[in-house]
Amino acid sequence: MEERLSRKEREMQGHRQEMLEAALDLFSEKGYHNVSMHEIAQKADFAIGTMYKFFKNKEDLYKALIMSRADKFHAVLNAALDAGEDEFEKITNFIVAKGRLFRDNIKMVRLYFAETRGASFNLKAGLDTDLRNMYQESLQRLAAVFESGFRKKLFRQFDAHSLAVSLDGLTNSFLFAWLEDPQGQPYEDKVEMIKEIFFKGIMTRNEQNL
Amino acid sequence: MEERLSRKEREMQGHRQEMLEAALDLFSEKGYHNVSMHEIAQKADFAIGTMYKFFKNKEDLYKALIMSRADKFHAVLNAALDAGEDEFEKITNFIVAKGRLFRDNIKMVRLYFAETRGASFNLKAGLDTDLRNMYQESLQRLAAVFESGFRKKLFRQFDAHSLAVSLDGLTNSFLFAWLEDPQGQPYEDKVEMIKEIFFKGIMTRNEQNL
Amino acid sequence: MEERLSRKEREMQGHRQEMLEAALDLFSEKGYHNVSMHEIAQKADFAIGTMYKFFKNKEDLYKALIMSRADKFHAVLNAALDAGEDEFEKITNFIVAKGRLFRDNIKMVRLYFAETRGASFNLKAGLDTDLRNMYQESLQRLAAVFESGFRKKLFRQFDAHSLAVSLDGLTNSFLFAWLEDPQGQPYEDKVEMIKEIFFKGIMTRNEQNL
Amino acid sequence: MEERLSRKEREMQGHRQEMLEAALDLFSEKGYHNVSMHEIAQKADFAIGTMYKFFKNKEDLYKALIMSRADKFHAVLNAALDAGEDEFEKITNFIVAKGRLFRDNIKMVRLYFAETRGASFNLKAGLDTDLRNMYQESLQRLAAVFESGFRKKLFRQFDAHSLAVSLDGLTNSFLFAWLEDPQGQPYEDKVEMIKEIFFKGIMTRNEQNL
DNA sequence: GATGAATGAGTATTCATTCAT
DNA sequence: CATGAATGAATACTCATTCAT
Repeated sequence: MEERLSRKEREMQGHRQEMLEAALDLFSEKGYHNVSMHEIAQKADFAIGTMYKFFKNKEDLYKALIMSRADKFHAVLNAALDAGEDEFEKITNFIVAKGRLFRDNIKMVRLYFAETRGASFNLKAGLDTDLRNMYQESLQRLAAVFESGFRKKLFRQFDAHSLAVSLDGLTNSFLFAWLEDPQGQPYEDKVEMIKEIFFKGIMTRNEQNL
Repeated sequence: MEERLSRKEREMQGHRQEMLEAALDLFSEKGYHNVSMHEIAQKADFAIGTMYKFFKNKEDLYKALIMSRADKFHAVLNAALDAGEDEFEKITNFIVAKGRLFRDNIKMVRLYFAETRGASFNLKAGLDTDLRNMYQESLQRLAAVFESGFRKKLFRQFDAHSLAVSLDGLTNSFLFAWLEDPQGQPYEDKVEMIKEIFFKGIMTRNEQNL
Repeated sequence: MEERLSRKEREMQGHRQEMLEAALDLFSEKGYHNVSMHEIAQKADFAIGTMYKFFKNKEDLYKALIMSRADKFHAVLNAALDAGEDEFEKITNFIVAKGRLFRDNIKMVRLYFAETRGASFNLKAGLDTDLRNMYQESLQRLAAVFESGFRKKLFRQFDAHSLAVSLDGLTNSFLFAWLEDPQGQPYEDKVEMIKEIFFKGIMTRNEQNL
Repeated sequence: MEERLSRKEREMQGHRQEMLEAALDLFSEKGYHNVSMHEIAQKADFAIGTMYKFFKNKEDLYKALIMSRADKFHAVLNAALDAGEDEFEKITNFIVAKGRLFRDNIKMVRLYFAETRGASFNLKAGLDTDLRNMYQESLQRLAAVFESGFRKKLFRQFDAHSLAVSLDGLTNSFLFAWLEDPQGQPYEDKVEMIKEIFFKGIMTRNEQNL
């Protein structure tokens, strides 16, 4: 009995995943407004009615799709920040992890940025907030590392949050460039440069002399 | 005779502007797909038919809107890069000019980024390309300044284009932050910090000791 | 199981028929361009969306409507030509069958002629051709009967196709007359006259003396 | 003064003609509903407003166009019927004249048939009637010739009007055939055949032996 | 008369969503 | 839960017609 229920549940989760997968493919390729529910249903090999059993409406599906990945995203970034020994390492980890994340989730990244960067016109409200909160939290974590760096006199005293914003922007710009031209130089090749400029830019004189 | 013709033409240009104005307001507020031609016509106080006398279709209106401003945009940025004495000044001018541009054209900036950053799903083609070309050209101009800085031994030897991307990303991140929270700290307050980090990050040792 | 599927299918075919019926009524009364899809939908008692599930677009509906009947039309005429013993009988059958066909399908006939006779400006292409081909084939069949009549020395030697065109024109003119004034003398009353003139006009001297 | 007025009037008539010419070209090529007033105005090289000074509306223009030629048409046919010595000649004249008329006015003929044959869905009312009356009158004239032929025992006694319809149908069918395939055998080559069949079909035995 | 900018009702078509089976 | 036929509001776009200059 319990097994059967659980099988059913597993099956349902599977179906849900297939729908999200299809939606991701289509949304990331054509954009929210240029994809119809029928199209998604067809790609996922379900009837439209079934789609509406899993998701209240198109927007709901979209939200579910984005949040399902955003969680993982931020988890990875946070883990990277936790992992290193000192602050330099932590930040290096962050830079690298972010690169991997992008590389392995291009489709998602497109959607993600459409929502966090480009004005989010797809959602009426809600996800909007959740997602931005998550993003802010991520920035805070990064800022915390900088704070800790200040205390150890590793970094010059700047506004920690602004530093986080800076690093985010720096990395984003290269990731965008790669997103638009995936054949161009990969982000990995830029990591050293990012580190060199950024660290040099914020290090104290002490550290620089090392 | 000549006056009369010109009056008519001036009037028509005025009407065109009113339509573009209305479109800008609405598109930047609700997004391309969430604005109907009727809505724009109504806001601009014209009949729909009149709209279609000025713009072939909705997409055409959108393109005209974006391109009409993008030209000015890039002109200002290029002028800033030309203006300064040395490379430090040029780049400082760029950073400042970009800030002013954003501050004075928030509505446009939203649209602009929706097209250059967030995946552009609105246009079938064309603008897409034009705009990205313009953006790339702007980056090239910036890169050229870095090259010239390399020759004068002002900056350490990096890939010039990457440096341009870096500065663009750095400034963007602060501008985005302000875009999302216009009540927060203005970009102007961050300019010094951007300069300090970025210049320190790229300067040669010679310059640093000055 | 099979029954249920078939029921559904039968139901859908029914719906399709109702739509075609409504379309025929309206098109034949007001003409293609003076009938809106909404109007048809309303008359057929369906939502517009439903119409578009059955027919790709307005033109498609129109084509489907015409072809669905044209098939039957030409089948009947061909059967008539096949039925008789000798050539006189075959042709008489044709004349009579054509009359019945017209009488029983006035609405359709109006549309049919708008496409084969009056310049067909409604269809972009395709049906146009199909229909004309069908018409030409019908003429060929008729011509074949004349050929066979030539061989038996029943008819004087004319160009067979031209003879077919002649008979078609002769019958059409009476059918048109009746179409325009359905209260006037019915076509049936003219059949004898048509036969008399036409047969007399084409018979060989041998036959005439009989 | 009078001269000036008359010049003006001549000019206006010229303008009117140019408009009708343009309209004829376009209507006959694309059909009433597929031609816009703007299009006609453009082709005629006038402003739309000017078009509306000459014709109350689109339908009015269409009517004017058709009637302007229909008059001439029927005049020619009637003249042909009047011209010949005996009834055979009159009818021969009619057959030939009709052929010339068609050959020299293809564009018009297309429109003409769209109105007299194919259900006339273009006009709301009016022309419809005028034109059909004209057509009926033409048939009557033809019928009168047959009547006169009866009295002289040239033709067998049929219903005269029906005979007129017959001849009209017979000629039409060849003219249609040529209209659809102007490269095919010309109507002129069919005239003899039409005469032979038709006259043989209706002649009295007396005449036949001649 | 001549112009052509402005009008706005009308139309084909799409697509998110519902609900009976 | 699964299905997919049916729905109908919404929307881009056209075109006959008007009227101030």
